[in-house]
Amino acid sequence: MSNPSSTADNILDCAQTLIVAGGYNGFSYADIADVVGIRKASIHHHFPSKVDLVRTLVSRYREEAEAGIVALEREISDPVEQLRSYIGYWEKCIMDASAPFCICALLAGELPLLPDQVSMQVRAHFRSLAGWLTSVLERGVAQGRIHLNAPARVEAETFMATVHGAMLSARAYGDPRMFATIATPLIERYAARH
Amino acid sequence: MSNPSSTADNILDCAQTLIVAGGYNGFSYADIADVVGIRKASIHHHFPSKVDLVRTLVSRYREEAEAGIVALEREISDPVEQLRSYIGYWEKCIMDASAPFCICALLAGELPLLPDQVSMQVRAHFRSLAGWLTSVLERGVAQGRIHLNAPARVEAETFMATVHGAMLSARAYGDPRMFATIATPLIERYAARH
DNA sequence: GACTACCTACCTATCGGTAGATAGATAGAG
DNA sequence: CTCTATCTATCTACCGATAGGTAGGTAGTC
Repeated sequence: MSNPSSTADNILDCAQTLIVAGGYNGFSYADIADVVGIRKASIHHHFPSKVDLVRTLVSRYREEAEAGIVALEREISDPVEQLRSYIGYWEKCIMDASAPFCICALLAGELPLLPDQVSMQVRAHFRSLAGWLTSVLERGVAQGRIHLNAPARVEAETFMATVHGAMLSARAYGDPRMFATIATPLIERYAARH
Repeated sequence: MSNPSSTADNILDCAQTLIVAGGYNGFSYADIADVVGIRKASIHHHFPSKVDLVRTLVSRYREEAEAGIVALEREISDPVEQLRSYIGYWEKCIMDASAPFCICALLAGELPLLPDQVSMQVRAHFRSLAGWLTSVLERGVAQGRIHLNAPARVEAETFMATVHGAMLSARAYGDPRMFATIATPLIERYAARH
């Protein structure tokens, strides 16, 4: 009764875990084969090359992220609460170590070495995430719930950069709580009157 | 008349450039040999193993960073100007592409895969940088030049995380100006009255 | 003569990837 | 219903290239 395409999904899931741990050059087909329980050659049947695998992986990741944002927009209307929910999502992922890093943020570090097909997806993720954050901040300003000191686009880029840096610090310190320590006050700042 | 130890330095310089481009697993002894113009085996004469090489590299990097901060403390007394100088340093490095990423920030992404000797140095860099930033902010507060909304330590960690995230964004967008766009307003925020 | 810095030549392990076989499911054609 | 052809997913066995690393030699220098 297992899903006929579950092996491909298992491979992607495994590759994602491995990539979160150490980036594009930090894992091999052999690593995946060991975890999934099939032979190296069988992975090539599902994903002819490593580029195919990672491109598919990042593409799936982006689709899930977009879907997550759509759901968040549907369920929460207040812009400040949307940001809180976004931060809360990552806080949970990092605290339970289920996905303690955004793969696009991690891959961005290796960008000069990435295959074009992958780097394009990484750039696209940055653009779309920054775009969404900008729209949330603009809506918050329009509703009088958010007060900014810089253009919404700049504030959005700063917000995103700080979130990515917070992931880095949580990892560097070996302390998952560091993420929330940095990220949570970010939102309160927008609520403060100036 | 060349410095007898210049080859070792050349190797370190080259390795640093390569590591900035793609992290620990993104370069090889063969890459260094090609650039420096010696054979692979000769690198092993100076640095017996890759771990030795990168440990030495990060150690040198940290010493230079500490020395830079000492010089900065000596030349500039105003805390706000110290932060401006720190950001300005990185802005220059990123704009002229001479060193467009902090190697410790980059290595932090791969931390779970790094040899212990390297990961310890990376952690130490994060601690000492955050420590210095905390002291700058505290001094600024004591002098009435800086106003904070959170404890100095938290503000310092946020500052550092945002700077690292700004490096990531500049790389992801392929636009070195993105660094200053994000990092420069950071300092102005401390000057704002609340 | 010891030491330093480099070399050639080589090692084993692993990398991403390929070739060809096999077993099982499926689907038409008679 | 059965025979045959095809497809899918996996396997074993292998490829050339490259990884980090070693052994042993050589030319120059203190």
